[in-house]
Amino acid sequence: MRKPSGKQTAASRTARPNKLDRRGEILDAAFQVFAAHGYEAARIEEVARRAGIAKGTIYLYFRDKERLFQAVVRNLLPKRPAALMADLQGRSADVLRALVAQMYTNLVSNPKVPFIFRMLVAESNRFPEISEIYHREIVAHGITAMQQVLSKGMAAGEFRKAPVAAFPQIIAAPALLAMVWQLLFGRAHALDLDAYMQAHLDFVLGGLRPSLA
Amino acid sequence: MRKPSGKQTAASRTARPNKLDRRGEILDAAFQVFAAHGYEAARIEEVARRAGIAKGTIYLYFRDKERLFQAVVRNLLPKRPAALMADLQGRSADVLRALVAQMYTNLVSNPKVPFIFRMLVAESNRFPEISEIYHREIVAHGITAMQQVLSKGMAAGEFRKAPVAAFPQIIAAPALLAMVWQLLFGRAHALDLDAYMQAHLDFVLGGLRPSLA
Amino acid sequence: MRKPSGKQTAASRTARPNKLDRRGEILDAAFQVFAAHGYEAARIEEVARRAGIAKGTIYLYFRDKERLFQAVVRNLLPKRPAALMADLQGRSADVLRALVAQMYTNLVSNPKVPFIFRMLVAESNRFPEISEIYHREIVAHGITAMQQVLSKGMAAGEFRKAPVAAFPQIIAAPALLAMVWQLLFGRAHALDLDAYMQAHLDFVLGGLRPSLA
Amino acid sequence: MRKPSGKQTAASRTARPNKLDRRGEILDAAFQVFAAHGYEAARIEEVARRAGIAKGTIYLYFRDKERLFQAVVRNLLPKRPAALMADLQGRSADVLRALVAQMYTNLVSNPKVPFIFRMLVAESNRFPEISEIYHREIVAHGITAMQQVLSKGMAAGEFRKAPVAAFPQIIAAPALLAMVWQLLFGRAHALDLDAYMQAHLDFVLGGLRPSLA
DNA sequence: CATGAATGAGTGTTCATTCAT
DNA sequence: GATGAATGAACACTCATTCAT
Repeated sequence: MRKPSGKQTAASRTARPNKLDRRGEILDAAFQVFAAHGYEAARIEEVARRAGIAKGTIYLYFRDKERLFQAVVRNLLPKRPAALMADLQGRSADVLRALVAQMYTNLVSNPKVPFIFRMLVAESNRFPEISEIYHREIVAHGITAMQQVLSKGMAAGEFRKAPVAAFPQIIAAPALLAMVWQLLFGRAHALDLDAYMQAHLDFVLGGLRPSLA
Repeated sequence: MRKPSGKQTAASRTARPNKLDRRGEILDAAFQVFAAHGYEAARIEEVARRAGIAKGTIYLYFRDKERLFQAVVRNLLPKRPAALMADLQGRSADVLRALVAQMYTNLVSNPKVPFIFRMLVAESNRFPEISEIYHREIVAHGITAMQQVLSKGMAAGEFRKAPVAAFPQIIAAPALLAMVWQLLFGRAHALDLDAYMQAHLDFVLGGLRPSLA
Repeated sequence: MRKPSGKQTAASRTARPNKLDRRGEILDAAFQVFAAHGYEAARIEEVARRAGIAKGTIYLYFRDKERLFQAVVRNLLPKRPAALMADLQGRSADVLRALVAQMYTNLVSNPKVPFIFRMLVAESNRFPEISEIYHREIVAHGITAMQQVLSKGMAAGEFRKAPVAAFPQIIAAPALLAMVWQLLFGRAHALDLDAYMQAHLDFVLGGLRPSLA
Repeated sequence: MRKPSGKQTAASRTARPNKLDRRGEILDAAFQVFAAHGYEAARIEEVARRAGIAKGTIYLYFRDKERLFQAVVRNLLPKRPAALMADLQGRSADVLRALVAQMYTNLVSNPKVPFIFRMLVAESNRFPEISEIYHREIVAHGITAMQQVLSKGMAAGEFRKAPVAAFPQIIAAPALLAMVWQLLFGRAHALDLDAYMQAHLDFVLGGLRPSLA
């Protein structure tokens, strides 16, 4: 018995974008909403409003809220594995410097990252597979790249042999902290990111320089 | 030092807890539920069930879900500012070592911390003041302590003069990373925390050791 | 009587069916769906899928779901009034036997009938006119035919004068029951329809045989 | 964030009936609604309105619409197996007469029966177990009772030996037809039930009377 | 104080219907 | 004519909050 009451409702339907565009628009809108409110508090209707479409339309593209969320998360993964400094030759210190700088570009300057991080942390209970995906697709690559640089530098005698080699996360940790810091305290206690990164680099290279004796 | 037996203490006297106990029980239960599900997905009824009381009773102690959440968050703050190694004298390296070790005790080994961190990250949008509180009550003290150690060590020539002095977060960052890592990836890719902390310490002290020339 | 081959008939000529065919295909598909799920639970989309057309196409042929339903119901009515035993002459018992046998053919063996009956029963509240139509087009004719046979048989002294004459439904009732029984209990408790019909016939003829005295 | 907007909403909450009463009221209201509209078209909100309670209250008593429906159906079963004429002694014709009369009382005069029948027919696809229940709890008992009367009457020579003995449904069928008739055509073509029942009885007893020779 | 039944606004999801292509 | 993406009203169900007992 359900009948649209206003017989002339859809007069404003716009030119049909193609399916992929529409899907992408929904994902963009959904990212904003999930990032702002978290999975549970996110409202499908707000996603629709931001995407400029009707609520029901979302369900033409995603079976339910959960699938929409997962699609958002997957959609945020870089399409290509971000050719991590690839084949940089030369002094390991320079390579490491470049790698750390890249981390700041990717982690701290990309304004989507804090939201992604928030979603990961907030929803890793409800969606354990998404942290797994991020580990596999992003983190593991970073770890490997860092490990290669460290190994090479140590083998070449450019870096001292230190147990960090087994935990390259330690080298990267200050960048993570910066991102988290901005996320939590950025409003009232923002970091001077440039100076911070310089301090980070100095510290890392200082920590790896060979012993005197 | 043991109290004379034969007379029960107030805490264990009766089945009916006094008002403060009841409030505390609710806060404990609520922490578990908020930690497990996040603010929005947390169910008041589950809090009541875990506290062993009726749903309505919670409203005798807290005006609404929001106030309950805020009370939970505040309740998690250490009662006393955690006398941060206070007046440790001696070689700054030892003090720093102790400070870092303490961070692991507080951050990584305390099983509540990841949940607190999750709540902070997940809800800092909805409740901006809670991250402010944690900054003021916890983080700022840690920063200050670290800064003092660094200053002292540098002044004494025990540490090299490095820009980390301005960003003591950098020293602490690996501990944060460890906690986040366990939270996100702990199930499938747990860290060896002891070795990790040793590597962290080695790296930090290595990074601060004076230059040769 | 066979048409000369070599030239295809209109019905099979082309992939694009003409308007009447298309309408008929929709009605067939709709019957299946309404019969399977009932009016409310029937999905227009499923009708379209079964008819192999797009959802919107249905609305080119029927104004809305309600009209489609009514068309389905009307479409199920036999095109011609089912020349009810027409002019059978001879012993009334034989005519009655033939009539009852025909009821089984029409009611119990026709697999569409249970679905029609289900729709009638289920939707007679929502669409009162459809039971009226079925009464007029089908039931009334059957009653009349039965009544004529009974009258004739009684007038001829072949049947005893019994009050069933006023309620020929009573003669037909067991066939209805068989159909309902199969509909409701057929899966687990199917009737042996042949034996059942024999018993029905025996009983009816037994009930009409003249008294001894 | 959901908060009742009108802070003074529940002023009209009535005296708490006990749980069983409330459950029964819901079942009564639900029966009316399901009977009037069928399962799918029935609206929980209408059930609540008829029961004079809020929508949510229903869910305190029934997990979901489906369970409510099943409870309604089960609730309609007679509490005790309706001691089917039990041990009636005497002439089998009298017993049979009583039995048939009872069927009219139970089937045709009970105004709930058509609705029950409608629900059975309409929803036996969706809820196959309910027809099974009705077969087991009601129909099978009736069949058995009828069979006993027939056997006894035939053994005593009071009834002729006829194949109806194997299908006592045939004896009962006219009562079913009457109920269905009233359900479908009652508005425009109501039966004279008294006369109908007399004709039914006359016909049944006539059909069972022994042959002359 | 404590209870827990009751409330009803709000959410995810469905689906008859429309209409630009 | 035919399509099927889009619409949005409507519904089942949830859950924070209230309040009579």
